[in-house]
Amino acid sequence: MKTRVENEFQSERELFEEHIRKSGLRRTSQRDLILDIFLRTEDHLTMEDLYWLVQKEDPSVGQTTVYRTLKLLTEAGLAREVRFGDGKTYYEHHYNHEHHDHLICTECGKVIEFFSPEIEHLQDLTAAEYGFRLTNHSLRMWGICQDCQRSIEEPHQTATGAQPKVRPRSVPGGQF
Amino acid sequence: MKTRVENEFQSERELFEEHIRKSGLRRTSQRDLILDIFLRTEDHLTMEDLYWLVQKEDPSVGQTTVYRTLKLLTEAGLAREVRFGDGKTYYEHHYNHEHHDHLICTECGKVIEFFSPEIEHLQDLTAAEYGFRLTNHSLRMWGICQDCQRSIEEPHQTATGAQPKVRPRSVPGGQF
DNA sequence: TTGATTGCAAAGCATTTGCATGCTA
DNA sequence: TAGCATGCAAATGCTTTGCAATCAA
Repeated sequence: MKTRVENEFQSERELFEEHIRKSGLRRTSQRDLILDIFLRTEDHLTMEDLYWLVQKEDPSVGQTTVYRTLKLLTEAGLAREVRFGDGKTYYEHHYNHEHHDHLICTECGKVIEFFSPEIEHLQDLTAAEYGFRLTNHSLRMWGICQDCQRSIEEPHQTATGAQPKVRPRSVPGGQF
Repeated sequence: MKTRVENEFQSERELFEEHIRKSGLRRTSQRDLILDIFLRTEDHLTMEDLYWLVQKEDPSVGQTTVYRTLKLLTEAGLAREVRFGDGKTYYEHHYNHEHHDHLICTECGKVIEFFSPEIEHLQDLTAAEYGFRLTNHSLRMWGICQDCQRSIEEPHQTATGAQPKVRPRSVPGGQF
């Protein structure tokens, strides 16, 4: 009998395999490893984040492969690209994760995911008004989170003292 | 008596001058020229677009100055940075232009500006829900415009046959 | 006169591409 | 075996920075 862990991301792996097969691509140990590490990391990851995690398990994997595999995961519908304004591309789980938008703290870099059916609905209405057939959309809101409002002099750090994922960067008028 | 054209962007110029003065900066002919050309171009401009327009009137101005001046205009509240997904930064008028969001056609690159008070309101509510003090936000929706839906085989070109400003680029999962 | 500004070239940074080698199907 | 995948290095594209010369206040 298979353990929980072995089964956990079975559907994702199958989806990936199917995408590989249908596109006439090849399954490789690097792709398997990168997918596995991506799946078990519930967070917003840059190529570099993922690269270092992969390095720990197989130092022979190159950055290019991580870049290319993240693109592949995106095409397969397993990952989604997001940008928070620090110039980097982040990837988040997409499969079986319902669509959501992001609130980004410009002080500590914290990212909150939220979902508003009302906003989604209004977006559809607006698109229809202009005759657009929507393929996707992105709503990001920047501001100062509750913790950082309390201590503006001393920006909020995570409980563990870990560095924030998204390095805040001054966002002048600000749209990144 | 001053002509219409001479007066048209007087408030913008004054705002710029005030920003320059308050920041201990200096007024230069390059900055004046770049501001003028920016103001009289009602469109989404990249640094390069603006650079070439400036070149026509003064070939001695360098790209770096255009970059730096666009940053300056943004800080002064005259310009706003936007990204539509083709990897470039666009600048649009900000002063006296009420906030709006963008609909981008991924076929022909057309950009439509829209404003939805209802969406804005819901954004504020959502931010409040998470205790965020919002500083800014960005909503972009990608899809296929009416014209391009009619002729998918032959993507819509502008009436003048001009190239679209935003060069469409495949947006896989797509968030740029 | 002083220090901000400019233009050039060089550097940065994230990402992509060319190519010889390696490996899946 | 064919041709996709990999890893390296080099190239790319946009943007920023260092610096000597120039110019506004």
